[in-house]
Amino acid sequence: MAATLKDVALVAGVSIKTVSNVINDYEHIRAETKQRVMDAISELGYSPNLSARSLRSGRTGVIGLAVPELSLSYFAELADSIIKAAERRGLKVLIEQTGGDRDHELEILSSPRLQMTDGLLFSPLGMSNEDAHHLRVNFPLVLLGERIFGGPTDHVTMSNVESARAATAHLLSKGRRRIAVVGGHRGEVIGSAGLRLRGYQQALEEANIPFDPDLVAYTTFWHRSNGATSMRELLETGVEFDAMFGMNDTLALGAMRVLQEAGRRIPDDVAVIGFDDLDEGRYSLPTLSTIDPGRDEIADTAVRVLQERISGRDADLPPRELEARFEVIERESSALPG
Amino acid sequence: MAATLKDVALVAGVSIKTVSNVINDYEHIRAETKQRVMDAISELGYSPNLSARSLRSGRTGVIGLAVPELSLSYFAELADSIIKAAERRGLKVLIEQTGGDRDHELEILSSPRLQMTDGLLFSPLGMSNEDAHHLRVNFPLVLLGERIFGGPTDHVTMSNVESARAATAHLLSKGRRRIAVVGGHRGEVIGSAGLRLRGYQQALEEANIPFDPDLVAYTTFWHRSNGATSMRELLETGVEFDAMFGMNDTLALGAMRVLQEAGRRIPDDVAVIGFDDLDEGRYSLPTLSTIDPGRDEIADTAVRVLQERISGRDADLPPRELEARFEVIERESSALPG
DNA sequence: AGGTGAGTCTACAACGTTGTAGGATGGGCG
DNA sequence: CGCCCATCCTACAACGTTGTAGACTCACCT
Repeated sequence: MAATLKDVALVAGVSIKTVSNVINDYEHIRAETKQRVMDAISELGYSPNLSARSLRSGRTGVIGLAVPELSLSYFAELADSIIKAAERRGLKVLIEQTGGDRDHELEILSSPRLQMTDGLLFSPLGMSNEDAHHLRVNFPLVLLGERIFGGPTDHVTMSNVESARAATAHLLSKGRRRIAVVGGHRGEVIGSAGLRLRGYQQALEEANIPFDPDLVAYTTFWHRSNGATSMRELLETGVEFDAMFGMNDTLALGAMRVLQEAGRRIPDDVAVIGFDDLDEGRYSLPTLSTIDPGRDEIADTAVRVLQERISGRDADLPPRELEARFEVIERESSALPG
Repeated sequence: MAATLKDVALVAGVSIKTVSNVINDYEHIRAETKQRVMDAISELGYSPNLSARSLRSGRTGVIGLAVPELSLSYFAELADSIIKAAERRGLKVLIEQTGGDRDHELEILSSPRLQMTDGLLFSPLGMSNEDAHHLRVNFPLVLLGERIFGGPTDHVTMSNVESARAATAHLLSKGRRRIAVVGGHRGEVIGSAGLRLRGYQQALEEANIPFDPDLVAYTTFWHRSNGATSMRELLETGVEFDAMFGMNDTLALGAMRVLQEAGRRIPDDVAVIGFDDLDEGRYSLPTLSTIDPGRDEIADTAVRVLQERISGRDADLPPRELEARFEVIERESSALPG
């Protein structure tokens, strides 16, 4: 069916290897020969068989990306950024969804399913720090997210503690003192929830405000519905608060909706800030203040680091922890005279 | 590095081909031999080299999915559904982003970049019906979306006209008579915008209400910001309306936000319905009525049809047009006494 | 004149797999 | 008893590519 090197060689009247050399920009080829080969290539519409090439070279030019679910906006936007970053480096991306399920995540690490890829960008959700040893695999792996620290691989992450502290400080700077938090995970220390809670506490400490556990709402997931439910529960307890920190934008949006139903004005009665800088927060009512966690930088760094590991040039480098720069973005939900 | 058939054969004391036969469930193998081979496989942690296999077989087990952008929620959720559908059929998905750009779309069809895939699910945005001939390619291709009809390939789509008619009829059933539309594309006949506008007009006709061109707001894209801008323009013209049909949920949400800023109550002053059934509309304020376009069904059908074409069994079947079932979902934004 | 080296090209093997053809064994049947 | 066929296994070639080694030419230097 499709033309091969052999066909091109026949048409151009040269050896197979010469055609291969032309394709791979080998230096020492006469201009005339090169031209003949090029003509034959376009005449036959030849294009290299990537399976054969990757069998020979051991490289596929494809990287895997394992995320919980694309229907979670954060991961959709992350995947978007990563695909673009990969494209800039000549790589394709094969996406795998784990559903945030630990077993599914472990399976992806152990099983040979994700062959056809040169390496993996892995964003676990179900795994915890005790599973770190499972990351010791025999293929290039770059870890994303906040579930595991100090693992055996490169890790690209956001500054969770610092940025959560900045988010909280932002609310404090607006004169708020009773700041509710939505999205905690009970008993979690490491993980986005644990780290962001720590940042929240640090900010309170710096402002000499005692930490009130009643202000923390716990959820299992970080969907919109969890934000809504948590806020409903929080309101039922009758605890007072004049601000809210949503551990991600989706939670914040869900919670904001319930607050408004309950008649609280935002930001007047309750100032709100989220985390992630989703596009959605730009058009919510009110628009949502948030933390821009540096998604493009994360994507770009992750792909670059993975490609370096794939190339094998830095095989002996120890695992690196890389943090992206963040930024506080003030929008209507916290726009108050400072 | 990794174990090969040869290594396994050596350990098991059989020929390479016998190992291959075991792996491929060939019938005539003695139970004892089979066991020995299996033992050797797990001892060595052997797993087949997919590049070699696909070089031999011509199949990769990977399908391509080309969409405009994953940061558009609709496509993120579509990709989610498609990856799940593909997984059920033992296929992996490689995602390519076109940015909705016609040139980029044509490039994907013509260039050999997306080798390593057995076929392509293609959701164009920049191409139009005149580009249909570009779809005549020499690899299995299934078309998604509403940009091109009657092309040379299988096409899985939603019932745009019927469901837009149903959405409009829903607003009419609530007693509304002046229904604004947000998201029109000037001069478009085919394409989501054109088709949905036609459905809107059909519903009006059935209700004997004259079509008022002033009620149609045109946009170039279907982002949140376009919905917001369109609604702002609409309000400036001073045209009166008591309902709004957003051609997709994102537009509707953007527009809803502007309506509320302008002091219009939803649904009291303006009843709103969108299109797509994004998760987001479940937690907006108010929750957004919408059309569920049957995304899972679309994904499942598309993957199934593509796989059939890949298998080659139905090579001589003419191109099929397949439409998913839709459903009107009433939420708060249009909840009125019927 | 002979040797050296750069430039240009080719033959061959190898990557790991599976299809094809066929060899060896043993049971059933005429 | 000899033949045939099913069962079980193997050797070999092929998929399309690239690395290795080397052949050949020609200019240049000693």
